[in-house]
Amino acid sequence: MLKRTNMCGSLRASHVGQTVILAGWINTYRDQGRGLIFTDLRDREGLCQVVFDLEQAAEKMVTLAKTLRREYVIAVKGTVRIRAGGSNPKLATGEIEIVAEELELLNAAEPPPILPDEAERTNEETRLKYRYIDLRRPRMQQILETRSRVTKFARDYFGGHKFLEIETPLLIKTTPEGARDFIVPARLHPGKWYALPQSPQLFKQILMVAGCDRYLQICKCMRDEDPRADRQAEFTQIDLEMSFIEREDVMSMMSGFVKGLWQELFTYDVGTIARITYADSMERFGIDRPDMRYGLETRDISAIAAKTDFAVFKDALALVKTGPDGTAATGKRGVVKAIRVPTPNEKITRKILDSYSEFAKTFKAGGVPYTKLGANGFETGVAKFCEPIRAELIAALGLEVGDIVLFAADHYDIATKTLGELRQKVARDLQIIPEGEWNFVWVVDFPMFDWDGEGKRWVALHHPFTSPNPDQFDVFASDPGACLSAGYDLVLNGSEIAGGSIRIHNMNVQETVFKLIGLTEADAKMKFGFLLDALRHGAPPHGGIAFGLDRLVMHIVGTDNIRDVIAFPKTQSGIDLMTDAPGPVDPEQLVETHVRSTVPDTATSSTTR
RNA sequence: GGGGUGGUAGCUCAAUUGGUUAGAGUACCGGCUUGUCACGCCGGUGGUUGCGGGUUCGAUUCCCGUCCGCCUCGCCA
Repeated sequence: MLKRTNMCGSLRASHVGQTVILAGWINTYRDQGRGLIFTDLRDREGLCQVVFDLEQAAEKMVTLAKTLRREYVIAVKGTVRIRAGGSNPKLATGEIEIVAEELELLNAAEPPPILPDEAERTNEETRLKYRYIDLRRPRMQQILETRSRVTKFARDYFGGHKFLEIETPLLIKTTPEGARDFIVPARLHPGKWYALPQSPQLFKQILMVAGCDRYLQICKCMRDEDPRADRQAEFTQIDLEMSFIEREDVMSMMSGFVKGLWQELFTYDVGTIARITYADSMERFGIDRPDMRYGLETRDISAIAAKTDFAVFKDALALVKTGPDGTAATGKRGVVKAIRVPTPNEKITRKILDSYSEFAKTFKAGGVPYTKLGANGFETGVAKFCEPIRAELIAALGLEVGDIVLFAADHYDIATKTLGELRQKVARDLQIIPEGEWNFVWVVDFPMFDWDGEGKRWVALHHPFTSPNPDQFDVFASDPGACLSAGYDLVLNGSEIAGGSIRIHNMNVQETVFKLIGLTEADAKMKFGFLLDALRHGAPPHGGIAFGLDRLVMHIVGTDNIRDVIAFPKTQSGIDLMTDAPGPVDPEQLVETHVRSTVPDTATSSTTR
């Protein structure tokens, strides 16, 4: 076999005169007639034109070259020379070509169902089925390489800060709370089950108790929940934990990582990463992962709205979600919130404004009343209700003539979320989201708990191992709803790329949290006994964070599709179209693992796909 | 579990109100072509219109069911 000496994409004019051996796939094939054939040979690093010329080479080779087709795998020996027919500026190697002297057909290929050239506009279903061809595309190769550079940088950076890479088990005990677990039957223990980890959370905490001091793992996490464009049941985290630290220590270590990574990949200075409290973020952006690249902030105008006769406002303000003592006093009242939309351009048409109500309904809101401020007062939509509070609205929202005001009036949660989502939609419609800007922000001071009115219990906002902030220990048991946690999220352009917290290292505090979220002492002992035991045996103060690697890479390579950054992703229904997993198992495997399906035999149904 | 949207040649798409033999580009096959680079020119093969049922003289088109892709709500501590 001809042994490769160079990569296709690496050849330049400086190589002219050298005899090289290339190996790769036939990207394109241009037969100019008897004795002159061009092919573009492709490997991981790019394309290189190879010319078979009867005047320069044996007829036998040119005859073989005539049989070449797209995606055939060949090795070719030849001399690098400046292109006789002029250079091709579209190719990095466009100045040169290889004159073939020896050709070896390593493998023929069937006509490919998709061509790497055209995969960009090919149905994703087909791309996923023939993933090995899809991955041959330069774009996909570039993404895989970038992903590799990110994980290498993480290992270098954290390794340099004395983090140890330690593996944790994949077959673990099921955890209550949180996402739905994937479960695995335990053959040696009839009727018992392992769960696949949603994250190594408890193990990394135990590693801190074990004195490992600083932990790093780039690990798969599995959550059996419905996927989204930026979410997959099986995903990867850069998982980290540190001992003898406070919130500031973790945040500065992680800021350093992000700064270094952006320096490495983009030669870009991230600068000082801003901070915002959860409360501010919800108030101003209606979401806990604010995109601060543009304005359109939301304002609570409940006090002003109360002065109108508008039934939608009045009804919303009368809504009450009762609190833990069953009264309105501790609960959340309905609100009226508004966004000022300046319209320097005419992107927001009447039709679009009306579509916002439909959009709002997906978040269970009634609709989106709106009005426009004209030279002589409010003009359209709910203008007549807004007129009496004109001066106050103008002052509260900083309105100018020509502005549109969008309202959401509902339960606090619904109104806030609706306007938070609407804000992002409006920004897209107005096309005011700046391209190429990296807006990092730390979100801090999350509430410890949220009151679940239906379950009549407190729910941990982050997870139940998150510590209250140091100044919150006296309020946390007496007034859980007011307690702020030592959690922190890192947000990039409105997307959460990392989340973590200082953990509870005191057994009593941990037991209190379990009690608050409705775990009985017996339950806590059965489900988290090992953690409570560990906390009893000398747990250092510790905390950590986990970066969502997939999402991080999505931002870096500029895609909004998580499947683009995963070599072998699954579809929205959790199917791997290449391997056709999940699939049936041999009945014997079920017997061995003591499992019997409750699904009726569906062999008769037509399930061709 | 809910909502939206899509499925026609290997691939990307078209097909009028339900009407004759379901078309085009590309890929593929054959021929021609000595400087192309999305090479070009000529010819050709290629279809269970996702699957199943129904309405109809007649269904890619209308109806019902179902499978699959994508987006999304719920969910994702």
